[in-house]
Amino acid sequence: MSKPTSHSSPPGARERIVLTALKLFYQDGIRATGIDKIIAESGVAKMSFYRHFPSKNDLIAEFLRRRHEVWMQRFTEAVETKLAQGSGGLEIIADVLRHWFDDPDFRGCAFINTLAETPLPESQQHQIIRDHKASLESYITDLATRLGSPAPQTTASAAMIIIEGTIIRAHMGADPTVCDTCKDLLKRISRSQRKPNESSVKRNEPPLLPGL
Amino acid sequence: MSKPTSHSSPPGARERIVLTALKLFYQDGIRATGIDKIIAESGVAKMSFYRHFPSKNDLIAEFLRRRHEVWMQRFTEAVETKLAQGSGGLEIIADVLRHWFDDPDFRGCAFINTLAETPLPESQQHQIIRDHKASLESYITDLATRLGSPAPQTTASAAMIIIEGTIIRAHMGADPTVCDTCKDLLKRISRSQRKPNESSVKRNEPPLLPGL
DNA sequence: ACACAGATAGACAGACCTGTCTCATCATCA
DNA sequence: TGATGATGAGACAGGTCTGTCTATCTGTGT
Repeated sequence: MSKPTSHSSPPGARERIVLTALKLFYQDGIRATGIDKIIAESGVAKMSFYRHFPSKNDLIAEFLRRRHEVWMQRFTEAVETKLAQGSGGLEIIADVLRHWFDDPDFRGCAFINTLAETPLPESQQHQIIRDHKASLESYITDLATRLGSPAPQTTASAAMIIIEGTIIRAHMGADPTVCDTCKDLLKRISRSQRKPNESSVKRNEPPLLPGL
Repeated sequence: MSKPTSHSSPPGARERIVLTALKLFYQDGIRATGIDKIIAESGVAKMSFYRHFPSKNDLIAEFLRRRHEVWMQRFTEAVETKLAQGSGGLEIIADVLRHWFDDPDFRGCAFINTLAETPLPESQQHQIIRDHKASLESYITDLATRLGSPAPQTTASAAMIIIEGTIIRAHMGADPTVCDTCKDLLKRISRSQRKPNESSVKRNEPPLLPGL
């Protein structure tokens, strides 16, 4: 339907708008980025903008969808490459994240950031954000399955917590060693596995190290 | 200096402003909350506002400082109470978080949210946010020490990742079982301890469950 | 040559936002 | 009583934001 999105040389008006939004919304935040700025930077007339996107919200939704596409594409590609090199288990995710954090334009997770800017949980934006994270978790579940995890769902659920936390800490400007800590955590959850709901309270496990 | 902040019955203009900011900034976000709204809701004249806070940024800074105070106070108090009941190790943090998430007004971490709304890492706001997280990590390091952790710094660093990640997932509207997963993760890091840089690859630990 | 579709340029409306300014009110204390 | 200082109410300026509208230009196919 409509335009072929990847065709040839000069990007059309709509594509230029989306590309500019991809950059500015991520860089400065959604509320801080005015339509006028996007219009100016993408070299498009205001009417052209509103022809393609009836309101700013429509552009925000498209921004999130496109960001999802390119982020997932890059992430899975990087993971699969490392995996094909046989360089480890689930913990290779930490290396992929580290590479992302090294990008000078890194400014945290676009979805987490947008979540923080969007109060209403019923909004379309929240839905797209949830879909993105569900998609990521689903991929990691698949990954855990392929790596032979006995409880891939549980592993993925724990991995999501670790990933989100690491992204946040990196965004906060934490020490680069967060990625080491992240890697260590990922190793742990992919080696020993246990379902958190199954009587995890009264399990009798000897502490590996003295104290408490 | 200046006013005694907790004295008696009717809160003064400044205190009402801060209280309203505490509510609205957290609820709707900083950019989305206009000065006019804060003024109206706190029943204060505009000039009174600008006498106490020369600019909105000053109020934002005060908001973050106060939020830090009340959040840390509640958090540490809840943790210490559970600790005094002898109900476990570091993983009691998961229970404290769960209680927080159950608050119907829960809308994620005010500091993470503000971080997402604030592009410049050099800004005063980022500084206060970093200070808050450093303070939290410091408390958890102390906690780990008291619990007999052989490497409290490392434990705290890992715990921070897990905590931030859990908060994010809860804010995303994740399954309530995130807290179980969080608890499980915290248990792991407080029981077996290892510095991530010290040959963590070739340690030989038997998996608790079969597979990989 | 002509029509048409899509783009550009930019004025404009109406709302909202931050911050300034004036004037009236009220409590306290000397 | 009268001075002082903090506050309340609200007009105002100047800027920015989203979204609408008109008028002009350009390329393409017939």
